[in-house]
Amino acid sequence: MQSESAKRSNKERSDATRAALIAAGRQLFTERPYGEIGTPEIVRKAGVTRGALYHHFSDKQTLFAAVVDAEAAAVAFEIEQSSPQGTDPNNALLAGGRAYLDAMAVPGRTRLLLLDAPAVLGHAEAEAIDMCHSARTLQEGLGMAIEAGTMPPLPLGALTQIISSAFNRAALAIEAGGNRAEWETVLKALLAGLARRA
Amino acid sequence: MQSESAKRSNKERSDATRAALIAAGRQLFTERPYGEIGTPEIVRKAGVTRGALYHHFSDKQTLFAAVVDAEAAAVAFEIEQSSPQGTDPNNALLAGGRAYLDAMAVPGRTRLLLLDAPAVLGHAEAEAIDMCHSARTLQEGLGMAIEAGTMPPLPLGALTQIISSAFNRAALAIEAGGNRAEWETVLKALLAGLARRA
DNA sequence: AAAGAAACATACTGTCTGTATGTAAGTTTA
DNA sequence: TAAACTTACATACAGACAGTATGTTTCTTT
Repeated sequence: MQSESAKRSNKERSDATRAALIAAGRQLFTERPYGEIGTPEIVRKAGVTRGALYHHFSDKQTLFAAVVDAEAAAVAFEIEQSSPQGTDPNNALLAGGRAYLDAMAVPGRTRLLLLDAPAVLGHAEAEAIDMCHSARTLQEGLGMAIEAGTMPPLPLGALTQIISSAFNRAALAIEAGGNRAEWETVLKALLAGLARRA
Repeated sequence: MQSESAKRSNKERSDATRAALIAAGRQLFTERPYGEIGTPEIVRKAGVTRGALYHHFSDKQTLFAAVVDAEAAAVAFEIEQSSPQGTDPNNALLAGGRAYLDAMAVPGRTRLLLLDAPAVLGHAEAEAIDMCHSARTLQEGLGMAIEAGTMPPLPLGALTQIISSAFNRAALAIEAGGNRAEWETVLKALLAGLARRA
């Protein structure tokens, strides 16, 4: 029982400080944009020094990428939590979409995931991160809908991204004060229209 | 005939340096992301000093906003140039969409207009700039299609933004090496699906 | 022609990022 | 188990940048 904080293995130390840095980054980068958060503020909140940061991450961008990945994972987790099992593919898509809008209503998430991440990391990397989480779920759902015949056989990658971007725009607009019911109407029409025929 | 560079009125001087700064900014901000371009490099390319920049613009962001506005105007202009008159609303939308993808194929434009602008200026301001140019044209076209009955009466603002974001994503994907024909297939299906019924 | 204002140019300050170097704690090896 | 080694930090430093304050030149007004 050498617990407490007496003796920690290197792995324990590393994991703890990495986690502290990512947690601090998540807090700060959801509060204010990337350019307004300096590494001194991050390490202060994490309770470590800049030396620790640059030991674990090659630069500020790399820490930011880890933060984005963690936040995207949280969004995907929240969606899966509130996803009913065993409905037909089209209803599952709609339910997932609503859960996505709910998850993105957490303050600061839209800016972090939809504005800062693509700008700082580049479109390709931001999309890759997304495809490890919620976009992957969406693409699987669409693939199942195509297999089931309720959706015409369009190019899956492009289809996924277009629908994803529609929901992204909706999340941004709702955060900016837009009428969510109106947006859901248009999103529903979009999905219904795509489902009908190519 | 006091032309040349002998005597210039204040307005001429101001307009010239403003134009030089915006032109330099357009070049640089299409080459590299916002954070990698410093004001010293901008003024060097414009042939002025940092004093001139901060005399005409309150800060770097404000100059960037002017650059984004100019680039967005150029995109809208290129679309209008290649737009055939007097076709039916739905074909006009498709033609406009293709012209948009052509215009956005200019190197660096997608990053500047679709990644950096929303991140640096915020989603609201970036969208406002867009609505002064190509998005306005799109919204008018959609409005006409609704009036003509070839498009169901969905909320016009949300409909415009969703279609706009679909084309934006396509432009980003194509710049990243995506298959344009594939993307046009999906975009066509999206428009056709929306056109049918709500 | 004098007074004022506009359009710059120069100098300065505070802050940030990334790196280089120093130190303490843990791990391996003889 | 003690020395050699590596990992995980902490501190100090260098270059660059954004924004501001102040000085100077060029036009404009009176």
